[in-house]
Amino acid sequence: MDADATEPRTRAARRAATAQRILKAAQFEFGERGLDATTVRAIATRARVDPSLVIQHYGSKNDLFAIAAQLHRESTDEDVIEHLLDVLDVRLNELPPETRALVRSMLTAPEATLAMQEFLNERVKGLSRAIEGVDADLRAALTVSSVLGLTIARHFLGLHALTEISEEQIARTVRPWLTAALGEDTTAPRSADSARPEQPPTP
Amino acid sequence: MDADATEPRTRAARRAATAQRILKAAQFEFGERGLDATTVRAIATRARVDPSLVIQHYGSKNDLFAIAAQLHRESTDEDVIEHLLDVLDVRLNELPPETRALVRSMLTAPEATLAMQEFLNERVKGLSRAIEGVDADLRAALTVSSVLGLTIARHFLGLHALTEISEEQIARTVRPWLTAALGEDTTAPRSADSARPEQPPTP
DNA sequence: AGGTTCGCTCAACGCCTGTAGAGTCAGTCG
DNA sequence: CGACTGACTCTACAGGCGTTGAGCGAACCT
Repeated sequence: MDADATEPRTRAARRAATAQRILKAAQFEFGERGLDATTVRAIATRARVDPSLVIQHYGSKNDLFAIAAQLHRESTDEDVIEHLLDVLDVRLNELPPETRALVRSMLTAPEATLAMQEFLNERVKGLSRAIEGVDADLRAALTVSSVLGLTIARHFLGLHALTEISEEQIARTVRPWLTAALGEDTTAPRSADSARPEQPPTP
Repeated sequence: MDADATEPRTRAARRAATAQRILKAAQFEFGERGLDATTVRAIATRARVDPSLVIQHYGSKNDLFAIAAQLHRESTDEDVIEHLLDVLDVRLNELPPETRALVRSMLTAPEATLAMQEFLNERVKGLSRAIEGVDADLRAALTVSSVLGLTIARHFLGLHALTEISEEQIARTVRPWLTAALGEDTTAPRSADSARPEQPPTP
């Protein structure tokens, strides 16, 4: 468990280790309080390190944020909805720290806003390419936005009905409903059974 | 157009007017940059007023934010989805300034987070009371979260497919899809209290 | 008309921030 | 073993912040 306990012998390795410790601390603080409200001193304290060392390692607070909030974006064009659920994580797990940091600041830090815009637009493009019919872009954007909203409501606002959710409920209600926007059926006045959970779609 | 141009004669009226000017400036700044990144001086400059006057009027920056970001919450139990679309505004209009201020800071300012939690939980409660069937809470939360996501994606991140949207497209795609999560048609019986006191979950 | 009120500005305070540069001491190496 | 390197800490600074209290002058009251 204790990854910190094992202290490397060589100097370079120790340096790399503290750099990593600083990065993790930064991700946590940024993810919890956002870019503005997070102080370099708070990061340093959490990493058990002097504030100036944080700067020596990463140049500036903003540079550190840029690294700490960087999503690793792989573009799997297939299995889009699954990947979406994975990346924006409506699942039961915690959010990965870098995602948390980025989302937390996306409304207040211009650089985070930009990164999020790019990321989401990318997802929308991928999705809309994968589906067919009229308003493909709109329906893709609908799905992506909803997953974003779900993520925020669940992981950042702690909406009751979403925090107590089970895998089974996701399968029964959330997933079919989300994928519904990707189908063409939306133009109908109201699709009869797609969202009705009376009879769960059997896997 | 010039609502500011007409200067009231009485002293009290003038004071009230500048108070209003400060409030509007605060809403704009908070809505654009968030609580942390907004300075009292910036608000004062925008209101063409000395920074200290802002404090004299509203006590502190945080008090001012609390007032500037206060949503007027009427609880109309009927026509829930319509009201939801109205309040969280997936429509074509701009967001009302106080909504914008609150949403902008909801991920970084604890007080805003709390206000948003209360607001959304309230909406979820109202919705889930109005619909029937299993997982009513979950389906209500799904809808509310999605509207939140749509609002953010549209008004704060500017997702292409959502900014260029037309009323017709909303009617055709967004609304039916959103209401789909609610199960039955929204215009269906809302006061099901008498008919449905409690419903045991049927697996 | 003259004294009082009070909305507003001015100047300044103490605090906290990000960051720079000098100093320190353990690890490294010939 | 002694000199050096470099990862880290210490000290400090300049700038911006929210907020305060004194002062000014126009509006107000009698």
